[in-house]
Amino acid sequence: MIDENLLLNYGAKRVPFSKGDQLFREGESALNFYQVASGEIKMNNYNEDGKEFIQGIFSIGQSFGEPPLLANVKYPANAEAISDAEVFQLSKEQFLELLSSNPKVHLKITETLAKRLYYKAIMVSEISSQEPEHRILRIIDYLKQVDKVDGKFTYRLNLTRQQLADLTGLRVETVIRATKSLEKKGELQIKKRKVYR
Amino acid sequence: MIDENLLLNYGAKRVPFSKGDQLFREGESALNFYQVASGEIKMNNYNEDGKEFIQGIFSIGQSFGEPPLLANVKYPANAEAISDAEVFQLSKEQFLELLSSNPKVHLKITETLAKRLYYKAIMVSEISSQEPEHRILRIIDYLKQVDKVDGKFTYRLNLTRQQLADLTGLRVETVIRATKSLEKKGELQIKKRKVYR
DNA sequence: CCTGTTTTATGATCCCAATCATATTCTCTC
DNA sequence: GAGAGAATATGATTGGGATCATAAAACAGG
Repeated sequence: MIDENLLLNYGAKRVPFSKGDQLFREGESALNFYQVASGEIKMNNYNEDGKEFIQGIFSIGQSFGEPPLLANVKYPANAEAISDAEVFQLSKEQFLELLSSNPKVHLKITETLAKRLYYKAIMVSEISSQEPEHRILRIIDYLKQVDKVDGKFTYRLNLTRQQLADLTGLRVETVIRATKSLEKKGELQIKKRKVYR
Repeated sequence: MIDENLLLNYGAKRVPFSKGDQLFREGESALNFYQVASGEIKMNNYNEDGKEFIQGIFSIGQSFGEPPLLANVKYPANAEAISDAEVFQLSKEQFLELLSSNPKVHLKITETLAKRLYYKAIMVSEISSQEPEHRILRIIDYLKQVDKVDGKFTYRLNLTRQQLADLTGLRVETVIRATKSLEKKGELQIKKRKVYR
């Protein structure tokens, strides 16, 4: 998380989005740095037959979409507001200026990327070779970790089974049956409609 | 890729490993920065029933293992030499010193992480929701891209079907059948024993 | 409280990659 | 060029998640 005032000093704009709005689409050039000011943003892909895969869900204080900005490639996924939300938006030039003039911020960003890479590595191996129950527990761990902004939790982790399915690459029915089983074993707390832990 | 002499100036050691040697193991603390000087290193996981998953294969000029160093977490995977190899090894302190005193190098590292994150994102979505043939083609694309060091190819991409299986989370037999099919369709070149493209 | 929509639930069936078993081909070395 | 080990090949079977179909429960909001 980068300090709000610092962002504003470097020319950041605070941009509002309504639930369902798209911030950018897969394949577009990366033009901006984003950090969530309020609400929640998800990044996702759709494969050819329309099945969704959620790359991540970002809430207050979390930045997203930096990799393509820094790697000079197109966006690998879409970004969409899953609630009404506001984001700080910094142009690429402004962002690079911030990095070069503020080594501490640069290091923070590097650490953020490193952390995400760390969890993605775990996720890939889990998803590719584990059974549904493991995948679900891991994704939940992951979200708990990644939702930590500077050590403090910002999250709620109230996910629908559908979202859990889209995060793990499973099907809703499979997630429902797996979470049931996990709940029975006491390895997962569920609160009526949403998945906790 | 960081310039060899620069690394040496900051105290890097050139360390030799024999085929099969382990550089570090999953769960250990990250103490060093590594860049391949010669040969090839793989990073991998084993799940509970011994099935291997290869996170990546690194050859000359490529660095690996930085994320846990920067994120202050344990290694998420093992590193093992898959041929006789030499690596430049820099202690964490030396590495951080290099980053802080050399912004250009820092930016380069940030870009490298960003690029890897970009490809991991693609991989996760592919692996989680695509059929074997797609997964194989994508992994190959990925290796081709990631094997580029400063724009020029360093790679060979001669993978056994077993390695391809361990990279995609599939089984050897499945990879054999899928590559056969892809070769017939002309979407993949195979040269006797190894897989090209 | 009623109504419409979203989410959860559950049974039946299908399909394809995993698994098991075995054979063949390639490659390296002595 | 013979023998051993690795890698590729291929058929048969199985198993578990996907898919399909339908129902019930939870929630939102007038």
